[in-house]
Amino acid sequence: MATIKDVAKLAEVSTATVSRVLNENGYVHEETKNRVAKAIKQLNYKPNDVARSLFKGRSKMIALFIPDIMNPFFPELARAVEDMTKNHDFTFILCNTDDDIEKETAYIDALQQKSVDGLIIVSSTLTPEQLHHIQIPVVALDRKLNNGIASVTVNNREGSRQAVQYLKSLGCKKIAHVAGPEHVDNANERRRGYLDEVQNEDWFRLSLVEHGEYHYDAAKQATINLLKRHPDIDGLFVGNDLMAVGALKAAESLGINVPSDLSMIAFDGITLGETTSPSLTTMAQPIYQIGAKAAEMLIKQIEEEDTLTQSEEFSVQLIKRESTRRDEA
Amino acid sequence: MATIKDVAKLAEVSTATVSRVLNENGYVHEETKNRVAKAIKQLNYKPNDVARSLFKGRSKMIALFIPDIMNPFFPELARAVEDMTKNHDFTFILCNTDDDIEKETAYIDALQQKSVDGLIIVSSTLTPEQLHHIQIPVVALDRKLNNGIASVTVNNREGSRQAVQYLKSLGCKKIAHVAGPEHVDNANERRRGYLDEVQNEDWFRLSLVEHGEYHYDAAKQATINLLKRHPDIDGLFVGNDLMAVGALKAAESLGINVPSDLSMIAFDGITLGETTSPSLTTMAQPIYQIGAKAAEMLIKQIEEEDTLTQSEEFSVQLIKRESTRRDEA
DNA sequence: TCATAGTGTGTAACCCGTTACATATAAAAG
DNA sequence: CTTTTATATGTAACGGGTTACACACTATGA
Repeated sequence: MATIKDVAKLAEVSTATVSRVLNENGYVHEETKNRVAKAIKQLNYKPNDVARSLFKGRSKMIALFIPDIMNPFFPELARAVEDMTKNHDFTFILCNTDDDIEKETAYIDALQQKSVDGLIIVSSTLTPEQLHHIQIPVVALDRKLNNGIASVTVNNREGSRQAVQYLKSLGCKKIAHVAGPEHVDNANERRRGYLDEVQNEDWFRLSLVEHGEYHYDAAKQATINLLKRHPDIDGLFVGNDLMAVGALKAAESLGINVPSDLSMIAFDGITLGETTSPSLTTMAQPIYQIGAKAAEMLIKQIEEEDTLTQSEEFSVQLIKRESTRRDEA
Repeated sequence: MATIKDVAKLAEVSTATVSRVLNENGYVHEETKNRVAKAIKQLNYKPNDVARSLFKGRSKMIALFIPDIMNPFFPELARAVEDMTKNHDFTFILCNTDDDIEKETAYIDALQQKSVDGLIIVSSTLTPEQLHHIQIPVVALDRKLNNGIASVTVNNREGSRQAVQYLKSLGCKKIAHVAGPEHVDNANERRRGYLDEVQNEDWFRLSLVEHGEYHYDAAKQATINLLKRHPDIDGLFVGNDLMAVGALKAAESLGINVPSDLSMIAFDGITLGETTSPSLTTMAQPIYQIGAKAAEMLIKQIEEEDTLTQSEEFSVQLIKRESTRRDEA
């Protein structure tokens, strides 16, 4: 690999001049510039980013922490972040945390040792104490981390209310909820939105809520429990699309037809929801947009020093598909 | 951030001695070692990986190139690679290439400038010329790149034969194939495996093969075309699971029941295939294992210099689920 | 007792860029 | 004609580690 010295020698200038040509700063005579450019091309010289990083204390790298790449929501998010980071000439590092504090902490240390410039974090487990160890810009995505930290989220509670309202508008008389994990704030928000709409109904029981842990298997089991416990459920609000796939399977296994016996609505709007049979009615997040926005905010924080911690909340949108009855009241 | 100089000063030794303690090489008196260790702890010192990388020309980073993170096969693969790289203290970089040569080339350049230690590549587009520009260890995954380059793949052709044989054993009399893209070698291998089994049957027509591009939508359309063109198809071998989800949807839209009217078998064994209705019978790749193996081979190439280009081929395994009839002949 | 091997530690060069500072010339301003 | 200012380029320090080499001391063996 050619170094800047080789270029300098070939172009008969100092390395400082080559550096000026590379970075387009300082004064360089047009003729000199051409000589240097020619030498660069001739040697196929590419500057060594590691040396640059060492001097600048910056690496042009950004990391995204996600709990689980196997949940299709996160690849969609990751894709948005990656696209945006690439547009700004950053390199993208993906970290699976399994919502495990130790993994998160290990990653934070390792990445800071590499002078990574910033982190986008989807986490429900990081404590304020851990966050305090982070010396670089951070944006929380999908789940809020802390009031001091910028975040990009959606209106989970309001969106969930709308979901339940929609089931009601279809004539559902008894609506259950498969909730996400209790330690995840957006799962709680969604549960609250559900409760806002149903807690004053005379048919409401706390036993209409089961936890599905944001996992396919757990949600399937939770749905089976619900449907066995309350055979007269005719509406189901599932905390995310992935769990809804499990819920569909559960209904099928019990011989319950969706949507004619049971209307089901979920949350997230992942592509997977279009491919199930029946396809999923859902409150869709603008997944690509929120990922892109988070990346954009992070890069702004990195490139400008004015750390105005502003947060962004997007709205979800009802997408009507086959898992809910069509006969709107 | 504390540097090695701060530690040296506090422990009253030279930076060389601190370095020796850190790397556990060279001679250091036990007592000195303790003093240094104490200073490191006291300052919460973490060595700067960028400085290390600059000197060593190594970064302890590995990149994985995948065509499309939205195809669930690749997150599963990525997960395996990431786990393995983490086990060996490497940092994991994920690159979506969209099977686009320009993106691939841009990534290759950018990563080499960062002294990334090695690449694991899933690609059908990289040319020998591009590969020649890569100065670091490479392992091809899922698709072969070149004879000079180590690869980890599965027995696509033989596995496809087994798939078709299984359909035959169930009594299928006319078997069609939804193939992957023509420029992807494993798609061609799978098509060949299909042809091996059917080309001498008197019912065989070339029009029983349609291309689904390894995409949900394209595969759905391809299946509709097939089923309309040949209403008497009673067996379908789909080139991967993702396309099979589209094929299921297509059959459903035409009122064709799977498996009673049509037995369907696919390829890959992604988790998604368990969640569909009916669930997918498939030739399962050991996805996690092949990802892990590729990472292992790459790390071995990085850490030892004996570049024996060996390749590994895994076997796929038939997993019987609901999309094929149970009444085995 | 002296050569030799093993132990312990420091000095300084090196990895490859970037940039503060110094120097020099030419052009514009006073 | 002198002082500024803009242009052009080089020297050398710096970022934070690693390690070749030099030097000093101790223990071992002949």
